[in-house]
Amino acid sequence: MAAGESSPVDADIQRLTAVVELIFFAYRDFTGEADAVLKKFDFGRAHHRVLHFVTWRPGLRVADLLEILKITKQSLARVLKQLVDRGFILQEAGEADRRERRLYPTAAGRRLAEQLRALQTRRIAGALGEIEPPAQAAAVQFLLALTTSVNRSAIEQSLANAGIGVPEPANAIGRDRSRTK
Amino acid sequence: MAAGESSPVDADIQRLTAVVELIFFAYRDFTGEADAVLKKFDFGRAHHRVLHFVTWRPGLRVADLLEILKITKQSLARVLKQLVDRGFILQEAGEADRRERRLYPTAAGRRLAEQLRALQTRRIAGALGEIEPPAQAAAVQFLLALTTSVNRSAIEQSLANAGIGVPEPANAIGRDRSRTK
DNA sequence: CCTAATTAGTCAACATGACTGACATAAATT
DNA sequence: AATTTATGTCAGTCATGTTGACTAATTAGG
Repeated sequence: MAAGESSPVDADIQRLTAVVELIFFAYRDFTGEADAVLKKFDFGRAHHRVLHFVTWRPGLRVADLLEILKITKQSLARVLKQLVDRGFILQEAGEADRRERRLYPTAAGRRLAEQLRALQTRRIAGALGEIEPPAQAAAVQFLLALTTSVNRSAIEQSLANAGIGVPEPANAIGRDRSRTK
Repeated sequence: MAAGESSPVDADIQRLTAVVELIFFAYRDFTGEADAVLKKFDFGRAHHRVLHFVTWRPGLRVADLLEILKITKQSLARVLKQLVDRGFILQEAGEADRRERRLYPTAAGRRLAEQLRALQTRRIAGALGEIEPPAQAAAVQFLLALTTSVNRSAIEQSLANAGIGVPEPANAIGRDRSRTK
């Protein structure tokens, strides 16, 4: 190959590297607006995650939250306590099993969660609006394929609840993530 | 509307909320593999970002890095110093302007950056491989549309360098992010 | 019924990666 | 010569994660 030229493989690497960077920028900007709102309440992203899942899956147990967020009990305890103390989340003992603490948003919690969701869904709707409907489904499938397979089932469940079907992959090329984690 | 039914708007909100969650899971899993490698070097995500941009934009100045990462000089200083001290990055005074510190990866730095990039590009290639080529371009456009417009130009530049053209939006519906931030 | 396991909460110590604010130094610009 | 710019550094703070050990309440199983 002549000096100064790039092989198609190099070009692919360049392209994929640009996408690596794009994912970083996209995630940062995607969370940026919500972060700014949270700051006014002296909350952070950790509070957002807890409030989000408690609000949209009311009655969640602490153990469920730990499983979803994959953080330790001690990490969760701090932010959860703050959300409870400041009246955004309620805990009540489970009816069948009174060891459980079922988590629910308060009215204030729902209000904040709704505000944050509105910001983020607006951005997503705008971004999806820039591409054709078939590509919209593909974009969701792409995001799902970025996740690690051991986490897939819960995520697919949540998508299915939202009426988003996840197609079986047409082929297995590039799908071997069995090694990764 | 009868009880138990949902309006199409509700269904849309559900769908978009599922995408909010998917973005969270996708980003966490996307960075997970690289995080595990970094841990073996006692580095974190912050080191990764610095090493990445220095390696793939060699000769970058400190000020450029601050602009890209949007963190403070003091935050950068710590991780950059660690990367320099441990022989992953070199600093040398600029030729034209000797106040500048041009940053370059060492051989070890390039090796680690390449290893991390390989992990991430492999995952992206796999995920893109699950969707059709036209949808691949749309997925990239979707990610770009998630970013905040004030940050766009540098990102589009990086995509253009990688040979990824960014189409003009066909219409402006949902694109008004002038208010956001 | 008593022991096991489960669910949750808590204490203590620590690491990372962000922040603010103030100040220092060298080099370039005017 | 004075000012601006690019960078580095000191000091302190905060948010969010980690491990490990321990307690308490409640349920489940032999």
